[in-house]
Amino acid sequence: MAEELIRHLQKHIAADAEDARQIVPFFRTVPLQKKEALLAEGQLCRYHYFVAKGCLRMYFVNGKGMEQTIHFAIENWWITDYPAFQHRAAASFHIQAIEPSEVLAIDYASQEDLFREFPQMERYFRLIFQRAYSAAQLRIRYLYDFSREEFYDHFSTHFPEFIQRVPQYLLASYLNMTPEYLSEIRSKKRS
Amino acid sequence: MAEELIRHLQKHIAADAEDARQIVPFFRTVPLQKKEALLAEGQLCRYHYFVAKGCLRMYFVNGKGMEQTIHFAIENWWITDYPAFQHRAAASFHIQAIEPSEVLAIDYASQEDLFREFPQMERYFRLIFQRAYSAAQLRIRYLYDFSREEFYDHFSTHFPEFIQRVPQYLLASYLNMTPEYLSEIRSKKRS
DNA sequence: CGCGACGTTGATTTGCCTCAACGATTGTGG
DNA sequence: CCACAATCGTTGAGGCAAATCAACGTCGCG
Repeated sequence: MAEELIRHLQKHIAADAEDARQIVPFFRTVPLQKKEALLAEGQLCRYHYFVAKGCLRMYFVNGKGMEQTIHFAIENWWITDYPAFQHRAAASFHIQAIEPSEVLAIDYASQEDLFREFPQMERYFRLIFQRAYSAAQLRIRYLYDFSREEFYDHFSTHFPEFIQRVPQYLLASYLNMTPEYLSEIRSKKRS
Repeated sequence: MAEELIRHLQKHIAADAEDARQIVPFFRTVPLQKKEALLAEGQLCRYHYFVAKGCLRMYFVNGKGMEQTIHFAIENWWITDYPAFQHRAAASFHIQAIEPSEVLAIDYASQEDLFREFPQMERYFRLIFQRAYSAAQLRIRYLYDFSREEFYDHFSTHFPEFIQRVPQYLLASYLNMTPEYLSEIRSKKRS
């Protein structure tokens, strides 16, 4: 499953087969079943994860005990609770597999070692974070701008494959609305 | 005003006086009056900005013609329309000074040159973006979780100095509510 | 088959917006 | 330095998007 990561690295930085051979051992492969948890709120967040295969979600539990999904991550995405990972602190999010998945995990110290031995990796992650922050900026704009219905329209035109891939109550939670209201919106569209 | 940047660099990476002397010329100093625009929607977004002094805001104009503030940036923050900057495309946000300010600007090509000549700068920006993304992740959580009133409470306990520094209608716009409603919330607190 | 998870529908409620009117404060030109 | 305008903050009435609550149909799976 490391090939997926290698291919992704090579899309962003110069890394030959020899580099690849040396970089891979920094990571640990973690297979996941459907619904299996990768990280739970309150746990020490030790790892940064690369999704090699499958689909995960990140969520938190709000004051009323509802699970609020704030991210989906599929192949080639990096994911973790960054605030917690950076400070090697307790996570305030959960991460869970939606499908049978496989992720590559690297802990904080190994990541620092990796930067020391392969300075191109600083560039790689600079690019990854830059793009992630960039996407977050857009995302925040949408959260300010869109009604729930516009949010659904936007999501279903930009990520139609997702509508198939995740159950509707998770989609509702990601779109920050109740399953009931999503159901209402969808029935309106059909007619 | 470059000293502010140097000091910030040295907090994150090893950079001696000689490095500093060479890094500074990559930037252009831009003084700004209160309410002066630094970037407007539709303009090509060429620069990445470091706030050396003052306070800026980033906003967009929504479908109803209202200005929606999505960020404030004060001393030591980097700001730009990242989606546009990365693709050297037209901005979809405005950036404007709230107070008399001073920013350091670097264009895309110079930033790439800077990375080539000073590889530590990749690390510096990796750290900056990582922290920014981290903050965005928390921000998104709050946007999902908080009512308008909770948002106000959270903001006023975490950034009390800001409540003084920015006019109330901008604060309302940042908190994603109408000035009328913010006024109502505040009067409720007083009594 | 039967149970629990998921999706749907409808009635009611509420958080927040819209619109309008009116003080208070700020700024500006004469 | 005052007069007047513009900008900003407040208050209240009415309305709407979306939540809550409850009940019921359906499907996948042990």
